[in-house]
Amino acid sequence: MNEIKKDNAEEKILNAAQNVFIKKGMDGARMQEIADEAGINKALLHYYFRTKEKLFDAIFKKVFSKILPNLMDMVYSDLPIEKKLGIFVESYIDLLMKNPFLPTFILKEMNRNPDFLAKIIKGTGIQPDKIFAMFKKEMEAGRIRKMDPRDLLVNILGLSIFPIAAGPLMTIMFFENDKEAYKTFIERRKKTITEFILHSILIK
Amino acid sequence: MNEIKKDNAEEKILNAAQNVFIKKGMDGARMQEIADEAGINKALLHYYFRTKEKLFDAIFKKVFSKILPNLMDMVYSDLPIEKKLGIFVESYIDLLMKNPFLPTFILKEMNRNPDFLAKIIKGTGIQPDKIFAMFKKEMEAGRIRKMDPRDLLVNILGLSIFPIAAGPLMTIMFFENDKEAYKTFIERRKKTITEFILHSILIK
DNA sequence: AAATTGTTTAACTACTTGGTCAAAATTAGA
DNA sequence: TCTAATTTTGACCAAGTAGTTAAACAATTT
Repeated sequence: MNEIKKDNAEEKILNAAQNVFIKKGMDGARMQEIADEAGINKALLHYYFRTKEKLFDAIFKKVFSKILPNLMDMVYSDLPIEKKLGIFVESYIDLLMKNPFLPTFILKEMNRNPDFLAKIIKGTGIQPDKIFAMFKKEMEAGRIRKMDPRDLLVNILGLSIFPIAAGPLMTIMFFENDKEAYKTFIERRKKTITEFILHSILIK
Repeated sequence: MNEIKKDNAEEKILNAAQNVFIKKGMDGARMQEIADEAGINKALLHYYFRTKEKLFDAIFKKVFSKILPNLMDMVYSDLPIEKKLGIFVESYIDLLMKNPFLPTFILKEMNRNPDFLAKIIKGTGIQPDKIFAMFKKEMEAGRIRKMDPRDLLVNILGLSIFPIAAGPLMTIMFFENDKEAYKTFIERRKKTITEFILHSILIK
């Protein structure tokens, strides 16, 4: 069962590396910690992924593909804009709440190495133009207010991502360190973000 | 001139440390690099700030106080909400564009050490309650739509901060790596963010 | 001007870290 | 079963790291 065992080891490494890297970042992560979390020897890490950088790149690529995902679903669906937006925001917040360190990880590491980011973006199937085109269509049909579609996209992402990236700050400042209260707040935001955006852009 | 020289050295260290820490974070920063950038010996760092952690804490405190600043100005001014918001967003984006690594730095490090963050927040003069009270007053006066004031505050911050934290991503995805085009876009956002929010909350 | 105090440095240390290597253990193929 | 390839490991290494120390230098005090 060479095949299965190999996959197991490699998968264990990838899982462990993802956990550690996302939490501590490239600089804060330790190969020993990743090995420990994977339950293997440190030398085995270097057997599968020759260097820390190569392992990190693999993780970043994998993780980055997660964070700009169902955006494209909005393009290829026939639902009205209100529904599209609602579905996207809801599923996106769900994803982020399951991986609360993910936004900070991506933001930090994309600043550390923008060139690598560029490579990856080419690789993902993200076509901002198609999203913009979809927005423009809504504007020309008079359903939403005319504006730079890039602004609209960034606003949607910022409203969704920021409150999770700034989780610790909000938990302390708004909820006296009550983490459950914070979670409830974010849960409610699935609806309020959409409302906030729609109030701003919908033409009644 | 003991006084002046001491101040100079300490100030040079603080400046250098701020530059390096903001760019590389606690884990990525090197004491040697800070010493080099300050133009002094590494041992002198430890003479003024005994450990890396103490130096980092001093920087984080200093820098964090910058990032939640003129928020309170909104509370103590008599301008109409439209003006308050416009002035805040404009000056805030100015601040962030002058220090584009600042948002990511704060976000990353607040996740690394939330306890220390809590201590600092007590120290700053930020009174979220007063901001919320100001929002509520506008709501009760029927000038803006009723909503959770925490949502409103987070939305303002998210719309302002996120596009700068995600600068590299946007520069690549929206502007084919044209950094000037990105800057122009952000410059324009000073206005469009305010418009976007006001369209959402103002009752006409 | 001598002594005391505060500042700065070069050299050093103890330890951590990513990475290597040769040998052991496991698996696959004949 | 015997052999060859693959996978896993413990021990090791060189480079880099935060932090120390003792001595040189500068400033202040007496």
